[in-house]
Amino acid sequence: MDSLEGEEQAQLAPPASGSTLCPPPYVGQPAPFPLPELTSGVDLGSLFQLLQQQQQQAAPVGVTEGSGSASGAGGGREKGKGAFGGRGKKVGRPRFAFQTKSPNDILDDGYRWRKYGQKAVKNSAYPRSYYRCTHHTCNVKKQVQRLSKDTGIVVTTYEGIHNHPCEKLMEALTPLLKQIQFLTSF
DNA sequence: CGGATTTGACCTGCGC
DNA sequence: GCGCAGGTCAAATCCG
Repeated sequence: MDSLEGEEQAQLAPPASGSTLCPPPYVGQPAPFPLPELTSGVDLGSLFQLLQQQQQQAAPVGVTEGSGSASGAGGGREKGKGAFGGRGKKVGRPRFAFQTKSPNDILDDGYRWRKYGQKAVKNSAYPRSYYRCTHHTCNVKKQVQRLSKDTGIVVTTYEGIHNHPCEKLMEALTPLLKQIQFLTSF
């Protein structure tokens, strides 16, 4: 239901330079947090990393995530406890919400995501997609939903913090690191 | 053949 | 207590 109204509050770091705060057209109801509007040209990978750093510095554990709320739903399914069920508890998982203006639902943020669900949501003509980071030790999830009011805007909600480096970033940095190592070996 | 996606079923929490 | 809405699982399917 009104999952984001009230207790559950996504944490939102200050917008990076260049992005602008915009009114909260959040799934047909007012969002309890400001959403920055980004354009498709924004480097989401670095922006997200910046947000992570700020989040880690600024926020003590357990800021978000009321004990029982939106993300507390689901998680059931005794049957399928094996893969994911061990950690039914979600403690203090920060959430970041972005609005992006893009024709694509999928944003290339540098991480690899596997889709695990899609659901039609109320007050929206478009379904919400659920993704999970494919990294084995990483439990980060994200939800992607296009606004029915403005179909050009995609709302992406990240939940959790990656505990591994961004693959694309590492890919890009590896040759540089090797060069640095080579040069510093003299 | 392995990994990613699709999709229907199931579970839980909340409001009435 | 019931029904609704949201979130997740897992089998089936698709694709490189």
